[in-house]
Amino acid sequence: MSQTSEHRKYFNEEIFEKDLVLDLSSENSKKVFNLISLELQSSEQDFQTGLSEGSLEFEATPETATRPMSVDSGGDLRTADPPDIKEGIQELCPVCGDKVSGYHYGLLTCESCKGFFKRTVQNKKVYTCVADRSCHIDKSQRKRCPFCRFQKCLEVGMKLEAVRADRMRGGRNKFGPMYKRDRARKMQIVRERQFCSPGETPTPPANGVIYPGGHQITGAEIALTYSAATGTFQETVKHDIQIQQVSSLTSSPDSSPNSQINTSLGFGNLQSEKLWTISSNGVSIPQAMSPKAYQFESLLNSESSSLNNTVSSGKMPPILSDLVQSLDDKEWQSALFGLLQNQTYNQCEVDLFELLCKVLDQSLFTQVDWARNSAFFKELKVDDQMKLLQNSWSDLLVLDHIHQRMHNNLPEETQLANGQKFDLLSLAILGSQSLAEPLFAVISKLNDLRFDLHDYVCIKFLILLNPDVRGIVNRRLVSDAHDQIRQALFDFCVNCHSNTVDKFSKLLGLIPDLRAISSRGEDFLYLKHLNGCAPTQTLLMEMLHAKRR
DNA sequence: CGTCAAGGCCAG
DNA sequence: CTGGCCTTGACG
Repeated sequence: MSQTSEHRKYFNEEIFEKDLVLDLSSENSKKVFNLISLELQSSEQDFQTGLSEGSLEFEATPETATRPMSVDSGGDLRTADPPDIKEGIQELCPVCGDKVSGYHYGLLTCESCKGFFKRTVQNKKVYTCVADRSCHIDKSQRKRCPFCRFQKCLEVGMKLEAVRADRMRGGRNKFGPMYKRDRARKMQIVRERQFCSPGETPTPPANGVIYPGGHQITGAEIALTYSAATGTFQETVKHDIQIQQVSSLTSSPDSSPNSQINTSLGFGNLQSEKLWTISSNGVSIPQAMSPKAYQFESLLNSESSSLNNTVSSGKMPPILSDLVQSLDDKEWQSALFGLLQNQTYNQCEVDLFELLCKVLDQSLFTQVDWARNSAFFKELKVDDQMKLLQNSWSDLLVLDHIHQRMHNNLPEETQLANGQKFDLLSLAILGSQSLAEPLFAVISKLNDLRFDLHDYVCIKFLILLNPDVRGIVNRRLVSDAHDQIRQALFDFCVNCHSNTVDKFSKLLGLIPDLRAISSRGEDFLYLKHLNGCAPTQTLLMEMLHAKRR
């Protein structure tokens, strides 16, 4: 049981404080807890370094802001084009912030990080970190901790497979076309920016406006993955396959089944499209700005927020307002767009399916976080909580998306920081395009039923607090809670939606439809996982496995 | 034939 | 070990 205490850190010490005496028996549970615990620790660090990086980089390099460096087709950086043309393309090395010297191993980096990455991979170097594997890497300190430097190289997307095993010199590799596209994209962004806002100067980010949601797993995810891999890294350098696995965590242009989720489904209303776009396009993100420091205008700041929508004045069951309180759509958005931004900043082309998995993974963390603070659920012991979440996570992910689409104008797609388009619908259908139609069918029915925020939160709790889940110890509590919410929803439907015929039973009748979608989505994800397309070591994969046991 | 990302070299 | 500069060679 000595393991147990450690594994339960997140749930017990930080979140599930009331359940300190409880035991975790299954290996699976331990893994989940372990993951969450690690993620949380790292995300805090990430958050802090993000803060300092953002301000430090921006202030420390004033000359680069006025005299940008060319990384474009000019080739020779020392004879850069006039600033007015290249403005906006100037970039800093995503690893250390030094001047970029060109594309190296997958992205724009400085000469020294290029050399460092090459030496590390070629010579199969294994480093150790004397601190806690979270050293800050910048130009002046990059030599201090090669472990963290290499970790950051992988984290930002440098590609192991671009280092040649045969050491052949010259020539071109498979990344050539990708570099070309990336350059074109950057030029396009610059052109659009100049066209849209001539003379407008980028405003530096307000310090500290980062991740209001808190749960960033970006750096942490890689750190976690990599640290999990470090034990085997000495092995990996002997086996190419394992190296590929490490690299696939960042992005691998070839293995990407982009077509699957890259379907463009057109635009929603133009204004919301604009608001939800997080690219530097038009909004202009300062070049020296950390990927972690950004702001986007949230629709929820406007009156269109579903939280501000009040339904007809009937007698509202008091429990409903409590449940609605537990929602935090702003955090949901912040986490989503923060991750999308951060995963594609300074990147060439990312694998959209991998990105999808990362977003889903993060959504799961947010979901756990929501659940552990919510009524009824928080009274349960850890084991029961886990069983409930393992049973309902995918239903909840799908439901949340439906809610965001219906009540918060979540658009069809969003432009990423690197210019790629990300299909937000793919999140709702867990990546499987074949589920789009059934999803729209459910949404259509919900529209007919005038599905509102209160219905949503009730359904959400009803799905989570499912008394039929096997192995629940405190079934009484779950069952009572379920009944209470069911009753509240019934009262609400009768009192506040009396003109929508039979709303209550029709709403409940849609839960199986939802289940069907999420279940097929899970199968799809599992299949992709078996094919090696999905990032490993994630809570998402852990959940997928949990159900199949 | 120029470009530019690979690998190589070597002073510090 | 680091990192600035050099050489190489497929590709357009």
